[in-house]
Amino acid sequence: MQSAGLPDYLEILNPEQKQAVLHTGKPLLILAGAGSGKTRVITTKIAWLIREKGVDPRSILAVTFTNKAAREMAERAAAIDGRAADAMLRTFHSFGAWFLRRNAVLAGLAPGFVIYDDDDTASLLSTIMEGVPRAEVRAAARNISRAKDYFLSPDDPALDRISYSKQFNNIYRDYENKLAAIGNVDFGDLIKKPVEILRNNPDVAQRIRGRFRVILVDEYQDANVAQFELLKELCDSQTYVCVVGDDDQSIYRFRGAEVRNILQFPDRFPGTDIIRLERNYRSIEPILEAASSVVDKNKNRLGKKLRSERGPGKKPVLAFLADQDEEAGYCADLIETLVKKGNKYSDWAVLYRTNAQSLGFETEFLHRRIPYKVVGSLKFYEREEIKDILAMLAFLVNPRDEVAFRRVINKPSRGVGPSSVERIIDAAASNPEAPGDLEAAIGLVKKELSAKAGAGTAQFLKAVKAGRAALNQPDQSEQTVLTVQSEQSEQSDQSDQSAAHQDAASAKNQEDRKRESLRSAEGLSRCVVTLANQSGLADYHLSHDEIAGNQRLNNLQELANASSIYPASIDGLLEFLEHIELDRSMEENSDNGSLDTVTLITIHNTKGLEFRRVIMTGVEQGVFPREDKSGDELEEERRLFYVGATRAMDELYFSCCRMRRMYGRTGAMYPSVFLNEIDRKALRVIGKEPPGFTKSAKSAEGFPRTQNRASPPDNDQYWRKGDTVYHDDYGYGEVREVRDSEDGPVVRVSFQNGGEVRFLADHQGRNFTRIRDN
DNA sequence: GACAGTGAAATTTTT
DNA sequence: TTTCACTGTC
Repeated sequence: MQSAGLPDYLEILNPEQKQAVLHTGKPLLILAGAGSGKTRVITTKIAWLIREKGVDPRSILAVTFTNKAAREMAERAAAIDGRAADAMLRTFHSFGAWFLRRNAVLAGLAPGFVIYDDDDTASLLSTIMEGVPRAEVRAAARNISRAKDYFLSPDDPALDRISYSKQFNNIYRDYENKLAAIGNVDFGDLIKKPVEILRNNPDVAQRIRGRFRVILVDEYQDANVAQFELLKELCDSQTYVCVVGDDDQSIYRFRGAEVRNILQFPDRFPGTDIIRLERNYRSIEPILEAASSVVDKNKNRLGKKLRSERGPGKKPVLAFLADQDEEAGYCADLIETLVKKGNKYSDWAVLYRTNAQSLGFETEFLHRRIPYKVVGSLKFYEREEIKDILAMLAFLVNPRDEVAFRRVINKPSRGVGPSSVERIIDAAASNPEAPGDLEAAIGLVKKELSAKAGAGTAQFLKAVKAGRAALNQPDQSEQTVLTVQSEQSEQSDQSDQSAAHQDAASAKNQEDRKRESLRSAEGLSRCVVTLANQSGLADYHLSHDEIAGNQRLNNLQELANASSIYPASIDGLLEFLEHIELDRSMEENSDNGSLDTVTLITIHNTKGLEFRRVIMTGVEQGVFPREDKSGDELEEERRLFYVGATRAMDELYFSCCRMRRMYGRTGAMYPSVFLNEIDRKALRVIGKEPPGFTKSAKSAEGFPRTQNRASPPDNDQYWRKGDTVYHDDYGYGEVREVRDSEDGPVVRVSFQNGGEVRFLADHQGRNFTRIRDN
C-alpha cells in the first residue's frame, strides 16, 4: 500500500491536485477547469483529512450544488475511506433544510414545516394579488425568489435592483407575513433563514461552528449571495474553508449566482491560497480548442488555459441541416451507425438549450427504436394528481397550510364552493384559540355552511384523520388497497415515457387488462393510500383514467410505492416530503445506471457530467444564444456553450438548422454567433453553410430577427453536383445533376443501392441530408 | 359544478 | 402547434 512516502490514493494525483489535497491552514480557492479532476480532489481530500489528519468525519461538511453531485461525492469519498460516510455531504438547500428542521422554533416555523415549490409560492401569492393575471403573479414570485437569492428583505432599499415596481416591496412583505402565519418555507428561505438564525443567535452559531471544522464547497461559481452569507456565518477563524469552482462554468446568473463570489473570495477570506487545476483528463485536444475559443471571447473572466492530457484526435463536426426533423434524423443516424459498430447507446448525449427541444428527438428515437432517457424533464412530482396527494399530506402535518387546503378541500368536488372556502379561511384567521388552523376552523363554521358544504368538509376531515391514523398505528393494520384499473394505456399522459419505460409498461398492461387491486406495501404508503382512497381522489382519477386513457392512478400507485420505504410516522412523512421537494430527480427509482440508453438533456443539466460523444443541437442564433441576449447575458450563454462542449470526451458534434418550427411557425434560422467564434479549420463541416453566414453572423449583437423576413436557402447554391446526400429510405447517394425548371431547381441523385431519383429541391429537398461537400 | 368552445399566449435555464 | 385560462351553457 504505502510505497514511497505517499499512500497510493495520493500517488495517482498530479502535482497540483496533490497540492490541493495536502493544503491546510489557510482558506483555499481551487480554480478547477472542466474535466480537471476536481471531484477527485475533494473526495480525496475528505479521505485524507480523516485518515492522515485524524479529522472527525462528522466535523466535515461538503456542500454541492446538485443532489447527483452530492451522491457521487459521497460514494467516491467512501470508496477511498469508509469513514467518509459519516461526513455531511449535501446540497446547499438540503443543508439549509436540515438546519432549519433543528431550529424550527427559532425561525418561527411550524415544527412540521413543509417546503413550498415555485408552484405553491405562486399559489400563495395569488391569494395576495387577487385578480392579477397569472403571468404577473408568476413574475412577482420569481422576483421574490430572486430577492431571497440576494439576501434582501422586504424593507431593503436595494430591492429596486430586483423590481422597479414600488408595490413590489408590499407584495413581498405581505407574502412573507402570510408564509410566516402558515409556518412553511419556500426555497429561498432554506438559505436565507439559516443565515438570520445564525446572526441572531450567537449560541446556535457557536455550536454549529464548533461542529463543522472543515467546510468544502463545490461548484462555487454558482453560489448566490445568500449562500455566500451562509458560508460566512458557518465559519470562524479556525474553520478550514476550501471552495472549488470555475468562473467559465458559471451558468446560473439568472438564478442569482454571483461570479463575484469566486472573483472576490480572496478578499472576503483573507490569506486565501489559490491553486489552479488546468490539466484536462476528459477531452481530446480539438474539443477543448473549440470550446476554449468561444469562451475566450468573454471579457469578464479570470482566464485560464486548459491543456488536454489526452492529446490530439478528431475535429469536432459542424453539421448544417435543413430543419429540426432532419436534425433529429441526423442524431439518430450518428448514433445508430456507431452502435452497429459496437458502441453503446450510453456513450451518447444529445444536448439542447431548452427542454421543449427534446420532443423532436423523443419522437424520432421512439420511431427508430433508439433507447433514450430524458434527464430533468421528469415532471412526475409536478403532475396534478401527485401534487394533490402531496397537498393532502402537507395539510395533514400542518393544518394551517392554506395553499394545500385550497388545492384539495374541494377536489374531487364535494360541494365546498369558493364562498365556503373563504368563510373557513376567515374563521381560521380570527380564531384566537388556534390561529390559522383550518381544520379547527371547519368545526367552528360548520353550522353556517350549506348542508352540501357541511357534508363535504366532513368527508375531507375524515380523510385527513384517517391518514393521520395510518401514521400512528403500528404495522399489521387493515390492508390498504388502491384500486387500479389499467386499460390499454396509450402514451396519452405527458412526457415521461422513455422507450424502455414504454416497453415495460405495455408488456405489463397486456397481462392485466382488467381491474386489479394493488396494495400498499408498508410504511408510509399506508397513509398515502388511505388519503387517496378516503379523499375520493383515487376514485376520481380511476373514472377519469377510463375516459381519458391516462395513467393517473398508476402514478398515484407509484408515489405510494416510493413512500413505502419511509416509516409510518410524522417524522417519516416529513422526511418523505422534504426529500421530494429537494430532490425530484427520482434517481434512486430508476437507478438502472446499467441501462444502455442515449441521454437527452439540457445543457444546464449536464453540469458535472461527461459523455464519450456529445451532439450539441440547435446551435442557431435565437435558440442558442437566445435572441434577447447581449452583454453579460451573452457571456453567460457563451459559458453555457463552453460547459456543453467540454462534456465530450471523444467526439463532439454541433448541429445547426436552416429552418425551425417554433410556436407552430416555421422560420429561417441563422447559425449561432458562437460557431463563428471557432476557427473554421478547427471543425469538420458537413452540409452547406447557408449563404451569407459569415457576414451576418459577425454582427453578434443587434442581429436581425430570425423569425420573419429571412430568405429561404438558395437552392441554386445549395445543391451542387458531386455532393453526397443521405435519404432515410434510399440511403446514401450522390448528386448527379442540378437543373433549373420553372418550379425551381431539379436535382438528380443516384444512390449506392443503384436507384436514382429526381426531385424538386424546393419541395422534396428537405428529405435529404447532405453528408459531405464536393 | 362540469364541459365545450373560444382566443390568446407560449420557450429559458433549476435548487 | 399546443396549451391554458376564460366564458357561457346545461
